[in-house]
Amino acid sequence: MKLKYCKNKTNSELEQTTNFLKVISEENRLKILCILQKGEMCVCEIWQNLDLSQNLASHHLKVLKDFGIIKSHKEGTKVIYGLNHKNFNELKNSLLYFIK
Amino acid sequence: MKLKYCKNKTNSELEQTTNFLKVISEENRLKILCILQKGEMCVCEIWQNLDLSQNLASHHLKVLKDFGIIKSHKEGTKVIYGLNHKNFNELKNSLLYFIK
DNA sequence: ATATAATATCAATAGTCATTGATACTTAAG
DNA sequence: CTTAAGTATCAATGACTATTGATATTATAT
Repeated sequence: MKLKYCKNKTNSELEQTTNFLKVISEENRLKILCILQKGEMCVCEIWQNLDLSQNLASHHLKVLKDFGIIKSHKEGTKVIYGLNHKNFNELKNSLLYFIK
Repeated sequence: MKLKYCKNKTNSELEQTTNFLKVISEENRLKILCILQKGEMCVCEIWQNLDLSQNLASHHLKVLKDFGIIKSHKEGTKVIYGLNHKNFNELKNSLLYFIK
């Protein structure tokens, strides 16, 4: 008889959580999440503050946004990024079920 | 003037945390951590319960042990693995500073 | 219309890592 | 001493991904 590795958690929840962990396990992306927890910020502020190249910052922002952790809107030529608090909180809460 | 991405946290703490996240972002390793949270278990129970090959389970256990999240001792021909609660809790607490 | 600032995309490269099959090591039992 | 069970290691492979340089897109201002 097989053990269920974590009660009340489905395989898709496990997969969702490990994907979340993969996304935030990259240093630059975790830094981005840290500074966006303080408030919204445009791309140029992000890459300049974190000493990233512009295209690299754009890439990591896309990864975070595609996963639903952050969201963006345009203001003139600038694109402002901010946390998607609802999704971010759900992902964190789900994670805490696995690592208690 | 550069923003510090996360106050009170050093670069090495960030690196430690992202390394921790990389380690637990693999599905089989997160499963292993889940079942070890219930108690100690020998390798053969782990790979049979999780439907892993023996050598693959051994590999993932090594990754977790090398990082200090789990520990092991021998009982006859068996090797019993269990959580290293102290380290695991420290890593989780450090993580929570970054994702609040 | 043109130029410029801000951002996104694309192609290529290099490095990392999960998985597999085979083999070696360790311990206990006959 | 030999065998078997349990576990670890090794080499090879394939897949994924962070990074870079170049280029494209979008929006504003002159």
